[in-house]
Amino acid sequence: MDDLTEMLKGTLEGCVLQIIGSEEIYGYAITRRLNELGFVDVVEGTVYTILLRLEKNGLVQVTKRPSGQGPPRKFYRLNDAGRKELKAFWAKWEYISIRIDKLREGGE
Amino acid sequence: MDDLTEMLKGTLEGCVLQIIGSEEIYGYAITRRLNELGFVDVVEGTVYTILLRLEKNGLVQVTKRPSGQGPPRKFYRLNDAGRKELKAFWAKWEYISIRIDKLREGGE
DNA sequence: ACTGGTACACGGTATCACCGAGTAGTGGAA
DNA sequence: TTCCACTACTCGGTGATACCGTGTACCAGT
Repeated sequence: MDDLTEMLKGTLEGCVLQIIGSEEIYGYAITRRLNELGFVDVVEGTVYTILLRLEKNGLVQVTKRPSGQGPPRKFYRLNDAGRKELKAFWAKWEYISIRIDKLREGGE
Repeated sequence: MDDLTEMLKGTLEGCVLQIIGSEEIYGYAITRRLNELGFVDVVEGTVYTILLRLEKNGLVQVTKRPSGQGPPRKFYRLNDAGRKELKAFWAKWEYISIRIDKLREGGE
C-alpha cells in the first residue's frame, strides 16, 4: 500500500488513544502494535510526537519504569479526559466513515 | 458534530474526486453537495483550493460555461489520471477503514 | 441604489504525520 | 574487549492539507 500519511491525519492519534485505553503500554511497544495492525509505515518518531502531545494536553497519566531490555520505559494510561477524548474520536470516526461509505455507493 | 477538519485531511480531496467522477459539476455545487452529504462545515474556500490543486495536478478537465444565475462556472470532469487517482483513493480508504474498525473491536 | 445569492481566487494560518539526527541503555558476536 | 544490533525516548525542522478571511464579480429582485 502506498503512502497513507495524509489519510492518517486525525486518525492516528485516535488509534494510539485506543491502544493506550486497552492496556497500559509504552511508546516503543505502541509502534510495534501499530505495525502489526497494518500501519506498517508508522515509525517511532511519529508515535513519540503523538505521545508527547497527549501528555501535554493532559489526556494520559505517565509512569516511568526500568526495562531490563534497555533504557527505562514511559508507560501510558488514559485518564478521564483521555477516555472522553477517545469516545469523541470514535464518534467522529463513525460520523465520517458512514458518510464516506454512503458517498461511495452513490456511483463508483 | 464538533470539528472534523483534521480527520478530513486526505479524505476530502477523495470525496471531491468521487463527486466529480459521478457527474460533470462546478465548484459551488460541489460545496452544496458536500454540505448535503453531512460535511456541513466545509466551505467554498476549501473546495476551491482542492479544485485548483486537482487542476494543477492534471487530474481533471475543465470547461468554462456561462451561468445565467451569476458569473460563469468552471465545470470539472475526471480524466484518465483522475479516475486512476480516485481508484487509488478508495483502495487506501478501504485499507485504513478496515484496520481502524478492527482496532476498535479489540476492546473499546 | 441596495441587498442577497451565485461563483471563483488567493494569501496566510494551524495542525498533523513524518524525517533525521541525537542520546542512552543492554546484550551478544567478532 | 570492542563493536553492533536492538531497545527506548527526544527534538528541531519539513511538507501536505483543510480552513479562514477577504476580495472580485455577475445577476435578480426590491
